[in-house]
Amino acid sequence: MKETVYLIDGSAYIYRAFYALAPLTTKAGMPTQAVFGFISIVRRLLREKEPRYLAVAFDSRGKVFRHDMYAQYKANRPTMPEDLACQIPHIHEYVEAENILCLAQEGVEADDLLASAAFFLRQVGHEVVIISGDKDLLQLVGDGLTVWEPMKNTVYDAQAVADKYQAPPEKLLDLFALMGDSSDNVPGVPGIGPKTAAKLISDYGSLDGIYQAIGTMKASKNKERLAENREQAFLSRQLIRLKTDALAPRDLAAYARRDEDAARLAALFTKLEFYSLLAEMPTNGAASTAKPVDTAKFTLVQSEAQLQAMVDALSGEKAIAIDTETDSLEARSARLVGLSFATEDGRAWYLPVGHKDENGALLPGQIKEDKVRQALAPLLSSGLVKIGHNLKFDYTILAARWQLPLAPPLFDTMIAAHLLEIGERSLKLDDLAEELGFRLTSFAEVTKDGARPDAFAHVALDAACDYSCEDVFAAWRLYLDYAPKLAERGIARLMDEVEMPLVPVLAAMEMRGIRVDAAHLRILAGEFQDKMRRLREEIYQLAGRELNIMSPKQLGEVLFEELKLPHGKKTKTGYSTDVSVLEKLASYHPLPGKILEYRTVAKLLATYVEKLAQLRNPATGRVHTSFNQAVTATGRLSSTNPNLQNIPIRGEDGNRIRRAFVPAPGMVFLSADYSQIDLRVLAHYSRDTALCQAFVRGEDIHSRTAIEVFGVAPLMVTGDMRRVAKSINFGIVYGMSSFGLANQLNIGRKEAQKFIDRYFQHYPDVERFMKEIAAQARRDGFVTTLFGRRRILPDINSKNKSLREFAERTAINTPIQGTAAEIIKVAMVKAEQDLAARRIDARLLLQIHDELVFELEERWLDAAQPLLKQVMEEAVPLAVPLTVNIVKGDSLAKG
DNA sequence: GAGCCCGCGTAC
DNA sequence: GACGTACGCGGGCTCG
Repeated sequence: MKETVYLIDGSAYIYRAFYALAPLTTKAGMPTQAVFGFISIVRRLLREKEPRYLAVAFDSRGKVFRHDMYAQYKANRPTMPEDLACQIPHIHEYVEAENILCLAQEGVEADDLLASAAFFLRQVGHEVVIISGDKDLLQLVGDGLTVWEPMKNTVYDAQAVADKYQAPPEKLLDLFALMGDSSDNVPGVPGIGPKTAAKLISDYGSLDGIYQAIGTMKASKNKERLAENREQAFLSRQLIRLKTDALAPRDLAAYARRDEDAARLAALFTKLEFYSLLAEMPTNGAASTAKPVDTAKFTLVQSEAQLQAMVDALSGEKAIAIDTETDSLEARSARLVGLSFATEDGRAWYLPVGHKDENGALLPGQIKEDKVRQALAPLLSSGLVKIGHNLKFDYTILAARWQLPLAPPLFDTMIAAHLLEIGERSLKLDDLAEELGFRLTSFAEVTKDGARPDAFAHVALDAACDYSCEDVFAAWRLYLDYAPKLAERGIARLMDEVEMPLVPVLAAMEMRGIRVDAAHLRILAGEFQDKMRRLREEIYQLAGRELNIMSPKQLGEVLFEELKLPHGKKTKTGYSTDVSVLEKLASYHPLPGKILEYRTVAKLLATYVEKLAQLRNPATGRVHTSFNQAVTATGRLSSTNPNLQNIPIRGEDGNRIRRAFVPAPGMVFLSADYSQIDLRVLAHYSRDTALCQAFVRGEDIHSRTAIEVFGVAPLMVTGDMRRVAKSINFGIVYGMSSFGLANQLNIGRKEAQKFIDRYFQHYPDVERFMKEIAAQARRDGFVTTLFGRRRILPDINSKNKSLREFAERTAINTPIQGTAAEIIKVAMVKAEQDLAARRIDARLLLQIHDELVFELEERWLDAAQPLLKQVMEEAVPLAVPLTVNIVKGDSLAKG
């Protein structure tokens, strides 16, 4: 019987915990952080992997056999600090109480014990997982042996080692011999680093190969280095090579996990004051009341008859929960591994479709894709409610690769939790389920291999069934809890008519992606790099020395200490060097201006040019963002990977980046943006006569504000007046104070206050609205949007003035921003519906808060343009008209 | 040595 | 301290 044995590199984790963790002591001052760190690692292993066989290895004290080979071995290591040494006995006491096999031998290091144990166990056919963060152990990786680094949650198999070092595990010994290891004082060949070493090993096969071929190498610095350090290289290899004949038990039984000595553990934890660990102990009351899920009603579907029975059972329901298991978290490239379904009564089914053996061949007992699709299509396209957690993911998997789009109605429990502001810890299914009292098996537990993304394809069918059914069962439970709560709060319509219909729209937008011109990006990259080089030289000249321009800290030293320029505001960590400060300094000295220029270019290059080139799919030329519906506090969407909602627009270079976004050949972009949607929502809420009238009359709102604030005739409004008025209008939406406006406009506070007074004089109901909404927030503790989304404001009655004022500004801004977000969401759903109904092939690609970008063939322009304008303007009727500007473009550039 | 916070800057 | 909502970069400190 093949078993998996877990071998822990004890000494390594003791050191790491000691140096890494914040100092921890008992009340009496006894240091304990190394013990705590070590115990954490062991308990994580016990919890996540539930090992049946394990051992922990420790270094011997004092000299080891390597010192006889090389007196300088580890000579750079200081002796163990007293604060650590005094913790060692407690660690051994813990291992004994936990009843884990302890490997130790005089004159031998932990690595050698691990290697030896692994060697014996592998000989008789068992699997070995070594828990360590030490790279030297990676030389052992191979068939049946992996290294798990729990801190990084990384599993090293042969492939992962090859990826990291550009060399297979069996070559690592030679590779490290060349590189040396400064932490162990292993010399290697000085001047040869990881890159060169990997190249040499791949060119010549091995250390011996390199030195056999050294005569024929052409003259180079590396050749000299190799020739001069031949002995050192071979000595290094000897030092790094691990023993395989150290004293470790050869029979599996010795490694078996035995019951812990609970009383002794409790005594130890008490002595060390580890109360959190004490609380986790079963005898001391469970840490969580959450209970595991009953798996009795879970069915593994392996025959067509079972599949049909499942479909029949599900078809009779009003709502079903769905979950997909895949080999990747990247929905667009993920392959389906299995599907699970659940019904209200707690029954659940797991339908494996893509489980594989070690060689990557499909496991038997899985129904063919065609049959699965045939059986599921009627179910998934029917009108029953499909419940799921983060349904956009499942939707994408099923629609993109299986042509099985989920028909509405949908119910996404993640979005529901977000709307309900549930999810103390996170919106993850496990965490939400735990809040309802269900403890789910974690992904790491079921895969025993959290780092490999395709791990689920290699999970045994019965384990996968339990895991997946638990998840889908949990989604059902969340639905049962959340759906009535949404109704109680009056946001069932927001959920059902706005957020849920948006899910397939966002999935489609993500799948479509947007084309970016790689050649254009390359040109920009080249130019920006040149510009940075030039600026960098000038900056060093002006500063009188070299510095890291991207470091605000170093910048502060140069500007304010060396050049003694007047410093403005300070940040928590030093002088502020932000744009407003540097702009003011620019009149004293040429340096600040250059720094600003450098920063702008560096930002554009790293954040946009390089990032887009990197994320562009070379096969299609398109980048695919993720739109997240459950992130923001106001109900806006957010965009990540890349963020396509903050592509530069100001400045010539910004526009040049926008030019990299192009439609597919033969197509054009259509960009439709709401004009002043925030201020129109404000007009709607406040019903302010002057503000509403301005919009009804179709006036330029900034000019109108300028007329009123400056008290001039319409024809007398200058560009500067309009700019000031525009700032006031924006400021109002954000709940700005006179101080903020003064800062923004670089004017005095009194003057700013005068503007604000004039503003409220003309728009008195805006002021009334702001006061009312703040009062309402104080009374209720929350504010709401037009569709009823709620935002709780915990600090609204705080005694801390700045917290309270912040909450007040949020109270003003959230209904405005949130309502605008709802309007455009409604418009997105309607736009997709109406375009489809009218058979107009215009594809929504992006949403940028008040703007929608479509891609379409030119011939559709005439039909699409008026339709979209109408849909967007009429999406939600307000007390003032909504106006949409639509422009055609052959890139995202404006103007 | 990775993860995280900070300062900064981009969008609406 | 002082203008709302996001995301993400590089630097640099902290922590695992």
